[in-house]
Amino acid sequence: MNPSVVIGLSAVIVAIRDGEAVVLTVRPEAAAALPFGPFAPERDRTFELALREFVSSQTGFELGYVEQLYTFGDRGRDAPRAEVGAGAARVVSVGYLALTPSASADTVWAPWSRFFPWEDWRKGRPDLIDEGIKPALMAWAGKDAGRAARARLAFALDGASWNEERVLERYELLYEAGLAPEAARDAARADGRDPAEPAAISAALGEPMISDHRRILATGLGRLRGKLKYRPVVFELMAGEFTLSALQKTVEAIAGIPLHKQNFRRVVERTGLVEGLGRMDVETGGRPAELFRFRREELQARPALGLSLPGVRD
Amino acid sequence: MNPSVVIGLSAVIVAIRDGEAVVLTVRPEAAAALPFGPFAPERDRTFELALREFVSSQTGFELGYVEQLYTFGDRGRDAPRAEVGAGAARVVSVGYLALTPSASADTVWAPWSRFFPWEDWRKGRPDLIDEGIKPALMAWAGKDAGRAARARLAFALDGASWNEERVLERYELLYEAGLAPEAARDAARADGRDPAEPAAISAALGEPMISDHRRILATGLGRLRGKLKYRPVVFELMAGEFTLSALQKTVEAIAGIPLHKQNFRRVVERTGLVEGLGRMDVETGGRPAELFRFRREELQARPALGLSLPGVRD
DNA sequence: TCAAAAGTGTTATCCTTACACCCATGT
DNA sequence: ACATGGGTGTAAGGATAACACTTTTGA
Repeated sequence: MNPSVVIGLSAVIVAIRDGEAVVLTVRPEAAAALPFGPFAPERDRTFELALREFVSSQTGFELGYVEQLYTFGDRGRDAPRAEVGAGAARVVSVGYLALTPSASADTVWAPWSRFFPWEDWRKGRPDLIDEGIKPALMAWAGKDAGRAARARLAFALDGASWNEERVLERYELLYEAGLAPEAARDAARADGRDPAEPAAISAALGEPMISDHRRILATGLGRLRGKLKYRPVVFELMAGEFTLSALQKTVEAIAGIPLHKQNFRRVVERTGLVEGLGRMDVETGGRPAELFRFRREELQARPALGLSLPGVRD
Repeated sequence: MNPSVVIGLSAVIVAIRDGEAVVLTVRPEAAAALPFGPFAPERDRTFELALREFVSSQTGFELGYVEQLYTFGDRGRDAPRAEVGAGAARVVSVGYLALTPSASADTVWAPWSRFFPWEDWRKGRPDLIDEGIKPALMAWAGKDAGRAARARLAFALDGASWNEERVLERYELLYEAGLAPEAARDAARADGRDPAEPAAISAALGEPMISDHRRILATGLGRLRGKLKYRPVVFELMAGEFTLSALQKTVEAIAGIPLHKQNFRRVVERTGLVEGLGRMDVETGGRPAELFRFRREELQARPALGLSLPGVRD
C-alpha cells in the first residue's frame, strides 16, 4: 500500500462583468471557495481534462483558455480533510488559471476586490492601505526593521512605488502577520484542533476563503497581471467584437490601475493584433465607438502585447 | 484505500562552467537523467525541503536558489514504474529549477547544448537547424500548412525571427514530429510494451533523457531565459566577486545569443544592483578587469533587471 | 610591438509618457 | 446647447541598438 497522496485541482476562473474583474466561486452561502475537485488517477488522463470536466459538471461552465499556476503541497496549509473526502491523505493542490469572455449574472461570480480590497488602485490609492493595513503591519513589525521594510515595499508605504504584480507577496505578508483569518484557522489545525472555516463575514482586510484558496487566487491574479504585459491574454476575456474602450476597461480591471487612453490605443494598434471592423457600437452614452476584433490568426506570428503599465506612485 | 498517486520531484540544477551553461545529471553511464526523488507525504513537510534533502544526499550538493517550474501529470508521458519504485501508481512529477554559483569539475555536469544543440546561437544560427531540423520537420508537415507554420515560427525558418524563450515549444514540436527518441519510447509504452529507455547515443537532434526529463529541462531553460529579462536571477549563478565580462558571458550562455558589450554594461549599471569594488581581477589575457559584487541588499527595492535581449534575426 | 581583453563616446531611432484638443451622438 | 464618451496631434524625455575608438596589461 502506498503512502496516501490525493491531488486536488482548483481553478481561478476569471471574467469581466460590468467592467469589474470577477472570479467564479462556489458555495455562496458559506465561506467562499474556488471550484475544486479531485484528480482521479485511474480515470483522468491529464490534469487539464479533469479540470474542464469537473468545472463543467459543477458549474455548467465550459472553459476556454486554461493554464497551470502552481502546485501547493505544504503541510499545515493544505486542504481540510472533508474537501476531497479522503481518509488521512496528504492533499496536494494544483491550481489553474482560466479566462472566459462570458460571465452569467449569477452571484457565483465575485469581484476579486472582495478578497483583496487593497488591490484596486483605479480610483487612486485605496484608503484601506494607510488606514487599516499600515498600522496593523507596523504593529506586527515592531522593532523588526526587516519586517517593516517588507511591508513598505509590498504595500507601497512611505513613498515606495506600487507594483501591481506582487499580489501573492502582499497576501502572504498579511497571512504571516496574522491579519488573514486563514492564518488563525491553519494554526489551530496544526495544533490538532479542528476549527470551522472562518465565517464569510466581510473582513476589513478582505474576505477569507476556505483552505488555501485565497492564496491560489492571489497567485492567479499576480500571474495574470504579469502576463498581460507580454502576452495577448486580454482577448481571452473579450467577446468576438469589442470597442477599444472596453478593451482598456478590461485591462484596467485586471491590472487594477488606470491607463492613459491614447497611449493604450497606440500600443494596441502597434501590435497589429486587432482589426477595426468599420462598424460602430450601438451606443453607450456619447459618440459611437468603432468595433474591433482580435486577429487570432496573428497570434503565432506576434505573440507580444508589450503593455507597459506605467508606474503608479500615489 | 486510495487510488495511488505518487509524486516525484525532479530538479533542473543550473550552473556555469568555463563559460558554458551546464546542468546536473545523474547516471552518466546510461541515458541521462535529472536528479529526481520521491516525495514522501508522511515525512516531507514541503516539496522544497524534500528536494533539497534528496539532492544533497544523492549528489552531495546544497541548493541555493530554487523555484517551482511545473507539474507534469499526463498519462503516457509519465515516469516509468521503476523510477519511484511504486506498484501500479500514477506518477506525477513536480519540476524545480535551481541555480548555483559553483559546479564541480565532475562529468555529472552536462552542457545543455548536448540535449538542445539548436538552442545555442552565440556563434550565429546553428547549421543544424537548416540542415537537420528543417528538412525533417517539412517532411513531417507534408501538405499541412498549420504544421509548417508552427515549425517556421518555432525554429525561425524562412526569415522568421528567433525567440530564445520558446525552448519548450521547440522540443514539443520535435517530440510530436517523432524526431525525439522519447516519442517512440512513450508510444511503445502506451501500447503495453515495455521498451528500454533510449540509449545515450548522441543523437543528431539532441541526446534524449529518461522519462519526461528532457521536457522538464526544456521548461527550465525557457523559464530561466524569460526570467533573466525581468528578475536579477543571473547573480545566483555568479560567485561573490565577478567581472562584468564574466557576467555578460553568463547571460549569453543562458540566453544562447550574443550581446552588445557596452549596452549590456549600461543596462547593468543603470539597475544599481552591482557595485564596483575598485579591485582588479587577476588577469585572463589582456587588460585587468574591475571586480564587482551583487548588491543583494537592493534586491527588494529594485527587483528588475530589464535586460532586453535584442532580436536575433539570422 | 602586438595580441587580447577591458572599457568609453556618440548618435539615430524608437518607445513611453503626458500634455491638450476636436468629434459625433443622445437628450 | 451641453453632456458624454470616442478619437487624435504633438512634443519632451528616455531607452535601445549600433557605430567605432582608446586603454591597459602579458608575451
